[in-house]
Amino acid sequence: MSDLLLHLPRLARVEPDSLSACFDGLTPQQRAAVEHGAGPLLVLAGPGSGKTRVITRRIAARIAQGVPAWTILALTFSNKAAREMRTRVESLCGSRATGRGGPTISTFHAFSAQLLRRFGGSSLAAGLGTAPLRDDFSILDADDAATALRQAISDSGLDPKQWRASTVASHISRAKNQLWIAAEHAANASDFLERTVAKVHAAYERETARQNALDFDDLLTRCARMLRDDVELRAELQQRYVEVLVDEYQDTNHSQFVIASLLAQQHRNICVVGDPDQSIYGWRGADLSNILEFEKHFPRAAIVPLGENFRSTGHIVATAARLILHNGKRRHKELHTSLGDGATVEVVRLDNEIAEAERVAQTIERQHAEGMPLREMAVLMRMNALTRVVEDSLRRRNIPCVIARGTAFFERREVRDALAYLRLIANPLDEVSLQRIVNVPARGIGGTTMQRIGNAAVLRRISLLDAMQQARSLGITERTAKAIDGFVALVVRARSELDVKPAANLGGFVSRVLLETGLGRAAAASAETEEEGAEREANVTEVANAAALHEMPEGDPSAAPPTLGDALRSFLQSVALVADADAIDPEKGAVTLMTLHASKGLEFDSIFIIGLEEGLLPHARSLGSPDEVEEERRLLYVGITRARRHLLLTTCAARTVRGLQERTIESGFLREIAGEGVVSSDEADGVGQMRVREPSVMRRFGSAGSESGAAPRPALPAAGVGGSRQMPAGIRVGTVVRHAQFGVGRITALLPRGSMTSVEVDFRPGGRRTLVLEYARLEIVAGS
DNA sequence: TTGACCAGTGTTTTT
DNA sequence: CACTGGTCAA
Repeated sequence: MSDLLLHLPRLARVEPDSLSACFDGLTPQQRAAVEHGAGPLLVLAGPGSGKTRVITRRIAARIAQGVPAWTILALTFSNKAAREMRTRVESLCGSRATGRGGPTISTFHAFSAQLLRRFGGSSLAAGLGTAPLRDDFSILDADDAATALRQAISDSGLDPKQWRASTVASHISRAKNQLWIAAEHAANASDFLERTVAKVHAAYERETARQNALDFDDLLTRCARMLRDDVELRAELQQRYVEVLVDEYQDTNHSQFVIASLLAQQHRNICVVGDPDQSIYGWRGADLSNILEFEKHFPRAAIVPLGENFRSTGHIVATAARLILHNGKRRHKELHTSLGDGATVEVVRLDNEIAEAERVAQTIERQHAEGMPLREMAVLMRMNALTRVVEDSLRRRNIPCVIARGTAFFERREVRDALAYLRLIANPLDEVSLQRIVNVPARGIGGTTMQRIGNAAVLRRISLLDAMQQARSLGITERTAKAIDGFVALVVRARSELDVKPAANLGGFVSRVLLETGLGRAAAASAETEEEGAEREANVTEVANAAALHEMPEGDPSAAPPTLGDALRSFLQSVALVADADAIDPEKGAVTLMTLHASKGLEFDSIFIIGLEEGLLPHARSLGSPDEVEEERRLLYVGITRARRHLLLTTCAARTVRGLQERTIESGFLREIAGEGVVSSDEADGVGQMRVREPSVMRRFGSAGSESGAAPRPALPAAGVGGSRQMPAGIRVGTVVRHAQFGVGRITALLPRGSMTSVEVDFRPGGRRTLVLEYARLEIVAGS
């Protein structure tokens, strides 16, 4: 199944029942980790050091030592990682690891959702402190959550222009990660901004509670709170989980830390595996100190470093090591490999993204002709948006490629509409879904009507769907009322089947419901071309197919057989929790295109990383803070270490941004990796650069002068660093500047910082911030 | 109520 | 550029 399996032929020889087989072929360090008995264990696993192997062998070893399989809990981040781990444990342990008697191997989110469904109904702690959670809650994806949040913002009487949903969302997310509910958020808010956000948080909380819906953060936060506050339940689960293992521990956030550590508290057998240098989810709340301070959290923990890299050849390992040395927040590991130097790492500079894509495609073609399978090659990039050009180049050469975007299908409008119907049927309080599809396909129930019904619902304290049933008493025309009746009847009828039919009917049920909605035909009709229409219709059908194929997770053996409703909820949950990385299937004979984030945990013979430019990698959004730049560096580190034998990095002299070609500045990271085993070449000839726009004024601040246009290409050593630089005119203490994110503020200090300059700016509502002048894109509002 | 058109806007990464 | 939210006329 998995690509990793293909490269571990030794696994096949393992005797399922013998403990010693679990140690077969391990290095002494790996063996130490697998062998470790009771007590906390931290495995610091460098890239390619056999991390997955250690964790799966360890599970197998514990089972062989007599720990009952069902008392083992392994938590991962992606479904794919969970699936892979399960497969490997099963192949090691055979029947003892399968089915309901086997270990629990799940993602944090799915595990939390499971616990909340099972126990949230009887545990006050799972709710908001007043009412328990219902077990038929919906899971809001990021988009739905944003919709609900926008609603909450306007409900709070705030100007949606000034309070952007994305900004507010990240503040609320941070609060939830502290395990705060809105009331606690408000109690802990110390400034105007946070107090306002807390108000929105409260409105959002009310709104989602009314709709019986949880967002991604809620799943973790509520689960952590339930475990923290419900003493009885906690004791029961602590009793059950004798061994807790966490994969990719460097990416756990506070909620996840609380969940894992509370569950492991009684038996104290917690084994975490991770690499601080590969932490790339800080923006999502990942807390590096979880892994950096593991021994503080779990005194007397054993620590096993795995530094030997079995994946990549020498120059690749050395390049990665050189890069990561520039980070401050880390735990140093000596990386080494015994695979020999291998091929040199190539760095190529091209004119623009088209030349870049062509260069990559050409190299892929050549390597393929030399015998490398396409599935052994991957192109990595900072943003999904960069895939398009590469895709075009590959297509033109008839090189098949797959884009690792597992969520892409579920982002299609018609698919989301179909799922909204199903979610409404599963949870009639789900107004985000109701509003979404009440008039899709158009049936004459417009905004005014829904507004009126909404008001009535609030007034009469009933749900929107119930209010719709009373449409005639609201002075709604007969014609519209008929349409409403039809819609409500559809939902109610479908819903009546949920408790009476068995789970096995899911596929037929979904297909019938979707047919009845007329969604497929409507989606087809709204398309511009015939093909597009057919595709949309097929997508709707595909939802039914997916439902038919859905497998329920192993349930409690003592519980009643699952109903259609159980199956529907389970299906919707699995659909809500898919990830991009889940779509990666290396069995296909195709080149994989994906983001650097999605590449974590994978490996390929040949890796291409494109777009090594300032503003892209490191990404512009990270440049204000040194911590975030370190994370960008780790991101590149992750990318580099995916490669087994070949690595090509590309950078462009110009790149099209928002439809305009802009001059770029080579990524500073390229300078950091320069050294033995890295060969750079400049293949930019300047020809494709006719329409190049000079970098914008804001970006030009501080970078070595290219204003004159005299130097159409910056010298190869990265610009933006080194060279003489003057302060942009007018920047001094007292200058009033505007920042895209923080607004208007006054400069309070200028500090030299290495080759750059830090400015301290006092933003009135946002407080005081230190920004890197060269990167902050400050706009001068007024002099001192 | 609908659909068409416009203007503005924002741009990372994802469970 | 691509997308969304909003506005306006039929």
